[in-house]
Amino acid sequence: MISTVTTRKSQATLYDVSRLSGVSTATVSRVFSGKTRVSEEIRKRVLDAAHELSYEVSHAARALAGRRTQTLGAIFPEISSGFYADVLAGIDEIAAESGFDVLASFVGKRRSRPELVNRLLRQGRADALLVLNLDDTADLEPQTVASLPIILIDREISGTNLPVVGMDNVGGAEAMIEHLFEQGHRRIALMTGPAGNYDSEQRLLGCRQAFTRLGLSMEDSLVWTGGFTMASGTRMAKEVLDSRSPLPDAIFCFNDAMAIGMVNEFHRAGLSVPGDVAMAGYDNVDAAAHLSLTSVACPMRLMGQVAARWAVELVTRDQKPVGHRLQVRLVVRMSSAGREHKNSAPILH
Amino acid sequence: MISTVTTRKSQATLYDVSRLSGVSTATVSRVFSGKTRVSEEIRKRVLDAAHELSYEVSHAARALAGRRTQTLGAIFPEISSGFYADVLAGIDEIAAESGFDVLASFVGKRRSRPELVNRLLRQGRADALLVLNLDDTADLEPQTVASLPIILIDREISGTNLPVVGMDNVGGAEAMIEHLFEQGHRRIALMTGPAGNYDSEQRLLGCRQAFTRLGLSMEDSLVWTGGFTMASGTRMAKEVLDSRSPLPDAIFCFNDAMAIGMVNEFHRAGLSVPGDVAMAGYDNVDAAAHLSLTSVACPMRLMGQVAARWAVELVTRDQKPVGHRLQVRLVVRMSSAGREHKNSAPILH
DNA sequence: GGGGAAAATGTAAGCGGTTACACATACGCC
DNA sequence: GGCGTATGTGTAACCGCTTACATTTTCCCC
Repeated sequence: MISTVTTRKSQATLYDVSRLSGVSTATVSRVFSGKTRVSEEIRKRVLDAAHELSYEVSHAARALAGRRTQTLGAIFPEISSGFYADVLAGIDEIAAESGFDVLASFVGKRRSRPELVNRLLRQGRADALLVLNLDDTADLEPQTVASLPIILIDREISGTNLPVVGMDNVGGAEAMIEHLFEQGHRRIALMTGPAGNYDSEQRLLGCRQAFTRLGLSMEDSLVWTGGFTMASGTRMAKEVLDSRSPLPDAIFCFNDAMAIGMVNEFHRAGLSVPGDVAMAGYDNVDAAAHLSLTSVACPMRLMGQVAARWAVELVTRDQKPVGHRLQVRLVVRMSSAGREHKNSAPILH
Repeated sequence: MISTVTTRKSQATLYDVSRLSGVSTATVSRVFSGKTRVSEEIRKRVLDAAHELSYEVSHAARALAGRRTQTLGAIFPEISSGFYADVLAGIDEIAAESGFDVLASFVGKRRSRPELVNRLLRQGRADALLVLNLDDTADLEPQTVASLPIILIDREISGTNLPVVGMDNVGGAEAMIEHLFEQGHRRIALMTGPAGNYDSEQRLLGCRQAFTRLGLSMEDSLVWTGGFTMASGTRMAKEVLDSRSPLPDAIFCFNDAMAIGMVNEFHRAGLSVPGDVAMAGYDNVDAAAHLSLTSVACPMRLMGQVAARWAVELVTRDQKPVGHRLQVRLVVRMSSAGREHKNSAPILH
């Protein structure tokens, strides 16, 4: 009774393949979904027929019938700057391995985070969501997202126990302070990120703990607030130099951009790093390596990978993961360790 | 005869809404798809019912029935580094405006470009594709992709006339050479990208044209090959210094990273920029601004926007766009114009 | 008031898969 | 040889929406 013209121009369907191979559509479906065993003989017949018709499964039909999109949604913050490019790459890598696709969306004027969650999850465009770095906690309401298939990256949503893949900011900062201490520095200045920034606060906490443990006092005058930008580093360096107060032994900037901005300004003023002041950053961006800036390496790509892996688990095995805090790695370079390596000339002059 | 229990736990469907509002499913569909007029009264009844049931359209069902996914696929090169993050942001912005989603995929070991094209287009995950920067021309076969809904970004595929959104690399390089010439520089060295790189070759072409027009000769000794990395800039600077041959008047690096690497090395050697040698880069990355490096601004985000706009046109109006080459902008800063601005101290020392 | 065009709705046949259930073989063992 | 179980395949009812076509309603104008 079905009058489908099998010679139609467009695309072959399961039905076409089933006709050509002489089996039922159910069997063809089984061959392609691979969820049920099919005898080797029939599998081959089906695959041959499919190949001849150059058949491709229809994603839409499969999603509708199977209630599964094989898609992960990733929601990025508005100001994504490329800092998150590695996270996305990590997500995509794991998604690809697992046969998933990644729907990437940026929060913006047009799309708020709650709208995106609704669109991606309730309208069935994605099976699970990876949500990055939400600064405004009021953004997503805990009660509405708590039970959704969401993995958070880098930030938790208080009021929910959604799994979080984060980095050990506290530990990273602690390690840095310890390193600077070991290098003989006692008056250590900190340059934080914007007030209220989660990463910044975590790092500050790490510093506090390290200071306490090492018996150092954290003078308020040596905690400066920055904006995570190169410009703010430059500005602060100018201020410090203008104030004509004695330089600290070392300055730990909470990201590399600020550290680089400071270093530049110090150079311009004729100061040497680490000769006159040791410097350290955070994030370990490419430039840090080339400027020999001591830093803390953040596993951005790994974060994406881990989060994606969990999302896949969540979808395919309904296995709810718990949170996980990834290790960071202290990368010691000339800008903080110059004194220890008198043999090799400091690269920053 | 349909016995669907409307009180089922999961999700309301069109049918549920039609029951509650007392109209046919067709009408409800019309209200949500907006393609046909519906009387104001009924529209309101339907929307109220939908709201009460907290109905959301099913993307999969809509895609299957309507043969349209409202999704754009974006294929990024393997080594995407974050350079393309802005392109993606631009794509997403326009997609969001037009009600599309963006499926972002990276070429990798698991997924070759042809496989991705097949998966995204033939399996119906996306309505159109944006393909970035394919270096290996043998990657996508002209005859198989020529007729597909694909917009290329930054590179053409010879053998097809697929529309390309590119940047005026030639013009950018020309402008830079002219600028350096105007600054009084005559012996201008070039540091290109890797051999065979499209951007690099385009820029070199621009330089050639400018040299010819200005009556300068392009000595081979002043064309160096780099790797687009900071390290290669540093390395080349060392070589140049070691060779003890006279420095050129100016060095135009085909990207900022190499320029920054060179500048660093020159500084280390005690040279001044632009005092001893003028420097210029390309791309106008953030760091260039803070290092006062003259550069050429590339409209990455705009490229994404334009490409996405075309893709949407292609899908919604079946309107095939032609290629377009976006303007770039010369950004003159201290590193090349120091001599003209004796009043303000050169920022690079 | 009647006839016809235009506008608004309804009917129902898909879109192309998945999967519960029924059924047919094949196999193992006493 | 008979029976229970495991395995492989077919049947057909969906999944939730779009849309061609039929039908009804509304609106004009003579």
